Amino acid sequence: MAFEPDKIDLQILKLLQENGRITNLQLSSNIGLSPAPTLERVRKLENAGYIKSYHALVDEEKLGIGIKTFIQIQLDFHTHNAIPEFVEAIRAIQEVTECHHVTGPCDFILKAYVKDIKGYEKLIMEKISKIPYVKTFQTMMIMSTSKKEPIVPMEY
Amino acid sequence: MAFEPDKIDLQILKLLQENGRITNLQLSSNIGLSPAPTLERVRKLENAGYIKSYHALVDEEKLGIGIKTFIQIQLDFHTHNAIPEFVEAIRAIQEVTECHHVTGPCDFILKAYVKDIKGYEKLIMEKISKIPYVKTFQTMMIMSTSKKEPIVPMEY
DNA sequence: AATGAAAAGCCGGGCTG
DNA sequence: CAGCCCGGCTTTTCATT
Repeated sequence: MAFEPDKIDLQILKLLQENGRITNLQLSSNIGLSPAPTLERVRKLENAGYIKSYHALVDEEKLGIGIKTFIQIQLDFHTHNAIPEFVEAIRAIQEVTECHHVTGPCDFILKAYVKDIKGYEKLIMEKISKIPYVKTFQTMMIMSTSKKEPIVPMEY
Repeated sequence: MAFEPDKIDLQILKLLQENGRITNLQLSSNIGLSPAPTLERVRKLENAGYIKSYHALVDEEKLGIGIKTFIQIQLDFHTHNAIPEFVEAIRAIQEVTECHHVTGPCDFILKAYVKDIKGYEKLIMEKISKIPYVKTFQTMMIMSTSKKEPIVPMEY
């Protein structure tokens, strides 16, 4: 049951992170194995949960997403279940793509995508600020993104 | 040259974001077209830049990433090229997977992955704090992530 | 190494705006 | 007419045993 990936497995993980649609043939030639054992390794990595899923990366701006933001939120902890209820409310907001519980001056940091300023106002006024327990929030609008690695940094 | 995706194209984008390794056959049956025109549409979306790339999503924790953080950075703007030089320095730091130029109280927000606290200290002491122009920084350690959508929110 | 499935590239024809 | 889709077909490529 305990499965530890070896160096070849790590190479496979690297290549599949770089190109999720690489064929098993290309993959096998890149790592220097024949196709059959390569596929076995990929399946093993998938089944063991090292590979969780595969996704296409799309151009959000081309799809009309004009505004990308981080939103920092501070909660009011007057009840013991503020956090789970907050998280539940956040899950229902489709503009919010990420929600992280963090240490530091704020409690949560969200990532949200909207079409334009109107969409942003709607998100804030009708959704975020209506969640109970939200004490304060602060938005950071993303002006540009200079780095976005699709690969987990480690020694492969 | 000007290419506007129609509703079928948007469905394709949604399905490929959900599952980047779906076969053309499954894709075509899901959207109700035959395989040939489906593949044509996918190629068109790729060539027009709507689909940028495909990636496997891996389990970082299983790979030994024990600490995930956001780091907010404030710069000292004593020269006009503080930003490009900062960005260049950030690009060279492999632990930093994302770098966004943002509005608000800080100038940049980074996402960084490290193995453990030792790795975090090394990142801060030997890399981040050695970049010129960095005035202040503040780390938010991610304790848990309750939402992480691999799909751009929009009407498909 | 072999088979069986899927993808890729062709064409002719049909529907629709 | 132009654009898009279908269906059939062949060849090539890939996955799977």
